[in-house]
Amino acid sequence: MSEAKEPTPPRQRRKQARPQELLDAALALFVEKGFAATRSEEVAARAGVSKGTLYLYYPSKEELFKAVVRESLGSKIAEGREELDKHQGPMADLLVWLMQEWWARLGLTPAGGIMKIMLAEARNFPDIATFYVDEVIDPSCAMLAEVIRRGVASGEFRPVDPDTAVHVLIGPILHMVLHQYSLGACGLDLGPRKDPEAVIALHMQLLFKGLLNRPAGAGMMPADA
Amino acid sequence: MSEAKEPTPPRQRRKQARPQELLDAALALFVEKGFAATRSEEVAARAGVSKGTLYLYYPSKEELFKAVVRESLGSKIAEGREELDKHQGPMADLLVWLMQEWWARLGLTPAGGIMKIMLAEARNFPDIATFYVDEVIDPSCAMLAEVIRRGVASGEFRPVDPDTAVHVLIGPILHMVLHQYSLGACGLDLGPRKDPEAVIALHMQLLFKGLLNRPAGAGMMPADA
Amino acid sequence: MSEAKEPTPPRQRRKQARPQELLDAALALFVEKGFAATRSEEVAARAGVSKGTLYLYYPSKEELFKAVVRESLGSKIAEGREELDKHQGPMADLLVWLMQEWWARLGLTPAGGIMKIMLAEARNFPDIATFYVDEVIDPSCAMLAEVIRRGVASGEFRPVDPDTAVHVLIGPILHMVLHQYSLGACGLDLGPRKDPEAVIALHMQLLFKGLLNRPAGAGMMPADA
Amino acid sequence: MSEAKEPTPPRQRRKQARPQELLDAALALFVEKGFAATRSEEVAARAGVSKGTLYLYYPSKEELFKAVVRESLGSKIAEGREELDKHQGPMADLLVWLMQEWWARLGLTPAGGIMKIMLAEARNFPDIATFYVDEVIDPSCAMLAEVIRRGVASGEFRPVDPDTAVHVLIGPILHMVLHQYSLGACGLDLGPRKDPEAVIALHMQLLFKGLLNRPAGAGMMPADA
DNA sequence: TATGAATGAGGTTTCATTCAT
DNA sequence: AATGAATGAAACCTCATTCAT
Repeated sequence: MSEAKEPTPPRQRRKQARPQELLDAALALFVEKGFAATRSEEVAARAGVSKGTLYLYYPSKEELFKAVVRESLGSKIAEGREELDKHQGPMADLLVWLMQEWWARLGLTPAGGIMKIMLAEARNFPDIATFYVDEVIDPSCAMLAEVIRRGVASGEFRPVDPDTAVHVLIGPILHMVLHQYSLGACGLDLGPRKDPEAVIALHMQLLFKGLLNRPAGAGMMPADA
Repeated sequence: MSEAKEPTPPRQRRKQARPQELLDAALALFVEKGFAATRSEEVAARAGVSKGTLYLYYPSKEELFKAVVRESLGSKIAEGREELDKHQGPMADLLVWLMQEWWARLGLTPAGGIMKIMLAEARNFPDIATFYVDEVIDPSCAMLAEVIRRGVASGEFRPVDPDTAVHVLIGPILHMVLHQYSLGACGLDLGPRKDPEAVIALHMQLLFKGLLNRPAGAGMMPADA
Repeated sequence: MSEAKEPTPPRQRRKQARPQELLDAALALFVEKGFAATRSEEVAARAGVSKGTLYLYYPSKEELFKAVVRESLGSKIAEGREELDKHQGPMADLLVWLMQEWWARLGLTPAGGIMKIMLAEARNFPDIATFYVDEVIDPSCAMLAEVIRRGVASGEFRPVDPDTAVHVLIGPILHMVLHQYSLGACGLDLGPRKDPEAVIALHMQLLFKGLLNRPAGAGMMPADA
Repeated sequence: MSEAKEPTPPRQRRKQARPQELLDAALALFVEKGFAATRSEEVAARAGVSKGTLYLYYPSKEELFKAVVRESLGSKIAEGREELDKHQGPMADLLVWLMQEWWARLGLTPAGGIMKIMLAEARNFPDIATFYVDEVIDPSCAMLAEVIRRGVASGEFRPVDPDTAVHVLIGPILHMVLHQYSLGACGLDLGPRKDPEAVIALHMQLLFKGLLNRPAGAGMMPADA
């Protein structure tokens, strides 16, 4: 235990790093080209190993895909939860922070590509889809719903159904993230106003203040369910 | 014998119906499995013809895909535009109508599945992506932006940037549509509150009235652009 | 019998002309692209009929090919034979006339393309090859051999084996003809001196006068078989 | 155990031999059946490998064909050139040697079959045709023309145009070679006198001595260019 | 453990041929 | 007799996977 000085020989280190290197390579390629269009040899090459080596670590392309998704989704949820628990002050502030944080994590890192893959491949990999819903979507939604629930309880928010509101909340974020990894990657932008962060900021603004000039402009509302 | 007026022999009638039958089959399969995972023979079989017949009408799988996209999305935009031009009354009403209409057209018909495919395949088919942006996304966004612009001009809406607001508007709709054709198709719902129409209704409600109980809320808003 | 005035209705005339039109179209295409690369639909189109009609006249592409070859080779030989029988004067004059005549018939009309097809496809159609040898090559060679035999008999020519000499005679002609329909058709010429008729003229000249300045320059000859 | 020096493991040795084995198999089949009628799987089978392995070495059937042409003909030209440069004595001797050598190389080895293929496929593969003209035909003709030019310059030969004479020279050789791989391969001979070498010998004899008994023959020659 | 040569099932596409009209 | 829509066998080529080294 006190042998902390032996820096593990490079060969050993490579061997231990292999799975991660392969997963990184696979993630990048799956995000870029999709599952079917990614050739396993390409993944191996990008990870700096040969085709055969890939199969020493993952028994098939399908298993590799599952491993990529599982590995990329692990436990990024907990932090938000902690933030929620220790948060003081208006829930609105927390929501703004969460949205910005999500964009930073999903829109600006390859991890967001996972979401695109999931949507594209869910029907071909139902068990992965279930895993994704259980591990990512449900916890995320639950946390956001909790934020809203507290806001409603404290009177900060109007009385809305938290589970429904969650989807209004995340819609624009997902829109930005998914665009980022599909059309956006083709050099196609979202029109004149292409800054996702501005969209998110406006999303928050509208969410809280509403779009109407006269907030009490009722009557024209859709069924006030 | 006196039926000499029989207008089109059945063979002829099939020939005219074939393209649509093939497009329908292709749309269903592309949406279900994605572009690459759909075999052309499968499309033909689903349309009730043989492999060769498919190639009589579309010279390649890729061209078939393009035709599906054009057929499914090419014309649906102009109608919304007309609605905008003839609309009288608050823009808010028009927005509500448009959102509900979109959901009915994209969420409840296979055409919406195109969006999922585009998401997955855009990078592999840049020319289709461009077509999609030019024919679908840009006109849609332009129309919504116009609605908002008019609302702002008339004083109905607060002064927001229309092009940015558009993405806030469509985010939740896209979220619902994409979910519908990916995770939703695996039997996975959106959590306790699974009715997309409720989400859209709430989206409208929040958009207009805001989430906060006191509309003139605090100064904690993000950059008040 | 005295109805010679009825000019056969056009429909009827077309029907009778069909086989020949199809053979002409097929000949042109087989010469241009070879047997395998010629599609039967193309032949039909070039003949101005539909694919199905082709099969009313020829039961398969292979039979069409055979018919083309048979039809193109028929009896072009007899004339030379007549010329031989009525010829007076030196055989050398007759040889020159024959060579020029062959070039005119094979090098300047599509019929020469047959030769290219035969060489290319002989091994895939052995029975056609036999037919070709029997109907074309053997009679042609026999006629030329007879010319030489008479020249030798009369003392005009040196005592050579006529059957062997024939191949020396026709070699350059075939070379020109085949080139015409293969490399020549790609725009590739035979080098600086591209006039086939000049080659044939020189061939005759060398044949009669020899290349050496001193005709008796013996000693260096190959085995004087 | 002491055999640690084994230089190349069998797997490695195969890998190095593969390209040649595949080229040999391809050459044989292309010559026998032509380009289009040869299936790539057949080539692989003849080389003792599977379909996929063929594509490991050559990316397409067309590239395989090109490689066969290059391999079979690409290098054989330079040698003749050397022979020309070091040759002493009459050019006639050199011509005889060259003709015999060509027959030995083209008529008695499968390489000659390439000419038949080129004949058949030149128009379908213009780039190969160009390659063939540049690498094979032009150098060969240039070399022969040089032989004749020197013979003319030294007074050994009569004053003929070298570039034209070349085609007279090679005509009979090509005739023999092409026959060998087409009609000849069907068991059809060239008539009573079937020995190609005799034809070539006579070709040389006639070329030098002429066919006429009196070399200073009549004035019936074609244009005495 | 790592390699990369080899495999062969499976995909897209072509085209000779058939047959209902 | 003529058409041309439809067929499906077969060709080319790819690529996930295996395995001898």
